[in-house]
Formats: sequence, C-alpha cells, structure tokens
Amino acid sequence: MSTDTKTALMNSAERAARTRGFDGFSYADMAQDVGIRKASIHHHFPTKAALSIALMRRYYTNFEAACSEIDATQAIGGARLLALIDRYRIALDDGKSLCLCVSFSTSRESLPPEVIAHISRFRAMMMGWLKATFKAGHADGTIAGVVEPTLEAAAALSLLEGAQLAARAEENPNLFEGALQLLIQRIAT
Amino acid sequence: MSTDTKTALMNSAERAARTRGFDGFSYADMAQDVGIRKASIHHHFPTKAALSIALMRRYYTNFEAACSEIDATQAIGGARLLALIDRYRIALDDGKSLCLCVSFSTSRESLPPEVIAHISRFRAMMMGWLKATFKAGHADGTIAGVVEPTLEAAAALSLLEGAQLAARAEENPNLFEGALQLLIQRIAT
DNA sequence: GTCTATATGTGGATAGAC
DNA sequence: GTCTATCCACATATAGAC
Repeated sequence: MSTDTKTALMNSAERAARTRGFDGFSYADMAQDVGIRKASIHHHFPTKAALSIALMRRYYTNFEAACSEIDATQAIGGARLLALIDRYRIALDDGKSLCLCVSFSTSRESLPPEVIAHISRFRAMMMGWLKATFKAGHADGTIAGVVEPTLEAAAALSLLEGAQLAARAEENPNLFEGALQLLIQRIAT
Repeated sequence: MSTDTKTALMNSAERAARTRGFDGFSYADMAQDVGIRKASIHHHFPTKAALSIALMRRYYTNFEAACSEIDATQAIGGARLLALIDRYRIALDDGKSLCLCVSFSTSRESLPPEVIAHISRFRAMMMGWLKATFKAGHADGTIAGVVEPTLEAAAALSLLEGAQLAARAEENPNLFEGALQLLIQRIAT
C-alpha cells in the first residue's frame, strides 16, 4: 500500500528532525532509512517544506489526542500532570530526541510560515491544557502551591521543554529528571 | 589588524548560530556579513568545526566572567538571580536569538566532541553558580521557598533555557517574561 | 591576509521511462 | 509509485597568485 510508504517516510523524517534538527537531515537520509530512492520521496512530499507541514500537523493531532486521552483516563489533576510529564519523558528517548516543536523552533528560518503558525497553535493548546490541569489540581488538592494557573502553565511548559533540551545537550535523561524534581514534589499521589 | 577580522568573523558566526542554528549558516553568509571573501575565512578558521570550538570557548569565558561580575557587583542572592535572568533576557534579543548552548544542543550531531564537552562544562558551571546563588538567597532571605538549592538550580536553568526557546518559537519576548513570572515573584527586592 | 579560481560533495528538485 | 539520470545551487575546503 502506498500509505505505508508515506507513513514510513514521515516516521523517519520525524525521528530525524527531532534528533538532528530540520536542517540536519536530507531526503537522502530518509531514502536510505526507508529503502527507496530519494527521487521517489518527491511523489509523496513534493518539497521539504510540504514535508515539514505534514509532520507538524500530524504531531499536533497526535499530541492533542494524547492530552484528551489523559483527561479521559485520569480524573485527578495531579495524576494528569504526571501523565503529561511522562509523555515528555518518553518523547525524550533517553536524551536522544526532542519535542518536534522544540527542534523546529531552532530551525525557524528554514520553515514555511504555515509550520510557524502551527507551532503557535501547538503551544497555545498546551498552555490551555496545562492551565486547566493546574486549576483542577488546585481544586482537588493534588497539586500544591498553585496561585495563578496561567503562570504555572507558562512556567511548566518552558520547564518541560528546557528539561528536554538539557537532557539532549548531554544525552543524559537524568538531567530531565533533575530539572522536574521540584515540580513533581508538589504533586500528591 | 588581523585580530579585528577574526573577532568580526566570530561575532558574525555567533549571531548566526544563535539565530539560525549551527547548520543554518555558511561561510558565504559570514563572508558577506563581514565583507571579505569566503576563502579568506579559512585562514582564520581552517574548518567549521574549528570555528565552532572557538565560538563555544569564547562564549564560556564571557559567560563565566559575567557571572563573576554579578557576584562582584551584587551582594544579595535575590539581586544576583535577577541579574542573571536579565542577562538571559538580553541574550534573547527580542525573541530572535538563543543561548549558544541551547542552539548548539539541537545541532549536536554536526559538532565536534570538543564542543559537546564544552557544553557540559558550561552547564556544570551554570549549575554551580545557580546553586550557590539560591543558597545565598535562602540565607539572606531574598529568595522565598528554597528547600534544596541543587534542585532549584536544575529547575532554574531548564526554565531559563526553555523560556528562551518559547520566546524564540514565536519571536515574542513576552513569552520569556511569562515563563519566568513565578520565579521572579519569589525574589524580594 | 586576502584574493581568484577551482575541487568535490551534497542539498532539494525535475523529467521521463517503466 | 518507483526508478535512473540529470540539473542547479550551494556547502566546505584547497591551491596558488598577489
């Protein structure tokens, strides 16, 4: 099926983008990874800009679905926040990979406006989810010391992304844990 | 003087690396920026790897000096932390530029081992300085709620870098402010 | 130290056969 | 949908004149 090749290409590209940055991988890399010729990739993604848009779109959709699933499976604020932290931890892949958003932010100038817009949408979505989660955690008493949910959300998002970056910088997942310790300690289990 | 050209090249390269990433600029860009031919750059920096080492070295030295200067001019823990935050704010350049360390972390695979080692050294230096600063701020009562300085340092460093990234993602310095609000509120002035 | 000229590789992208 | 072949722009890097 042709869909399989397209998905395989996107998987390869996403992994590459998140480990080496958008400017750090080429069609040649994807071709070798997936096992087709690089010219064939253009049939699925005419330009690299188009590929970046598809990647960002899929990433957004998946992440939004993951947040919804957390809400559906976890009723408590603290548990929800822990689940999100866990997702960022897994995305880190032992210090080798970053959130696509983080990776794309550095390569900003190489990306089409549509991707930039999508990054904003992604961040807005995360901010909204985090704000609601801190509010819930404050209400049910499972997150300590919450005064202003909006400020908590902004700080938490930067902390999560910064912690990923720290771990990536030294390819050491322990740095992610260390950076998040204080936040995790505020959560009652 | 030849030193001036070399410095001009490093300034151009640092700016480019911090705004577009290490894979996002070329000798051609530097040549145009500084006003010499790209072949001439190789006289000062034989390879791009050598350039990256020189950039990281200088960045480390400058930042360490800045931290020392903060210690020399500010006696209070809270004031020191505010001064550091200010330095990160300035480095952000209205959402256009990142800490060299942050930018280099994403391009990890394109960099020589010596630069990777230097990034670790940079982070260790910052962690040490932050830990001492939180300790001082706790002792003199100018930073509220400090329990474990080491954890505070790890969280603060990730927060600072993540906040820069957030602001860079949307080229909006307000996001840096928003992410740091909670931390700043803990500082007595 | 800077230049022109050039080597050599690789980037993304296209044309057209199968 | 995938291939071979090819284009063109640009990357880092070198040789050698001035």
